[in-house]
Amino acid sequence: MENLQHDRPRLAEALRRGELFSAECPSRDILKHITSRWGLLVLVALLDGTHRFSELRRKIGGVSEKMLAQTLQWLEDDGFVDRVSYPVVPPHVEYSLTSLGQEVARQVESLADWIELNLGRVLRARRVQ
Amino acid sequence: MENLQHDRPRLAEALRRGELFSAECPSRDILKHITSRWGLLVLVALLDGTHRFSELRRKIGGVSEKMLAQTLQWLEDDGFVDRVSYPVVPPHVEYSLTSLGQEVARQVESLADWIELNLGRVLRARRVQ
DNA sequence: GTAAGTACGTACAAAAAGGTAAGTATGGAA
DNA sequence: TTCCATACTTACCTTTTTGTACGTACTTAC
Repeated sequence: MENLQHDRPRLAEALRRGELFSAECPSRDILKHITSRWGLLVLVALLDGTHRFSELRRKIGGVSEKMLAQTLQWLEDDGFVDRVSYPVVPPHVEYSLTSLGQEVARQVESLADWIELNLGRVLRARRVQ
Repeated sequence: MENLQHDRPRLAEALRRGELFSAECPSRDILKHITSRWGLLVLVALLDGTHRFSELRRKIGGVSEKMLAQTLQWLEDDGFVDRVSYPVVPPHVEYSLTSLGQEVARQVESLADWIELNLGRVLRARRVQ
């Protein structure tokens, strides 16, 4: 030990607030994963509870297996999704939200809800179809 | 007039709730514009009030003129953004949120806020840097 | 015996998104 | 007088994203 400072998370990092408006801020990457084509939908789907890979695939209309796998990995790497794999054949894997994931998912869900609820108004407000 | 039905917005359309989980639902397009790379940032920026094109460009780090223009058109077409152009040279154009736009922008802002506030936690929860 | 389901990874190709640079008309600053 | 700022648009090119199809290893249903 060189000095008496202990290794609790440095305040600077712990308290640093992200700045989405600046191009280099790492918060941009988080945003990218959440707002990726399938990211938001996966988060909302998982708010309903644990799902198997194929359940998610059927629930989210239009996803390919490849992109679902990719999206789940991003969200897992960001600490939003928990993956549990059972060593059986045929494969059995369960996905669920971490507590961090539940927090984002709730934000994301309220956006999704707004869109679903107000679709009619938006379509009528549109200039272009 | 063929019959006595008047042309108020049909209830079916007015009350129809979007379904983001189904691939063909038009709500998917709205979502796409809002969660496009710059869409969310533009909405949040405009919550601070009216901005000129170049002000937005400077505020949102990393946008190109092309993509900012594109994004603003999507949001305008969806009825979220209002564009006012003054016939002067050099050009002067002002962008602001419609009332519909303010509603979405508020949802979007709470997501953005969450990300900025919790960046530290997310970075520490990450498996991959 | 054959087909389907499971949870992916991978190679290849297509599509979409994004960036760069240039052009426009004009006023004001240096 | 030359340069910059304004709010875009367009052409062209690169990068990223997404999709398709196939392979896997084994079980269960038909």
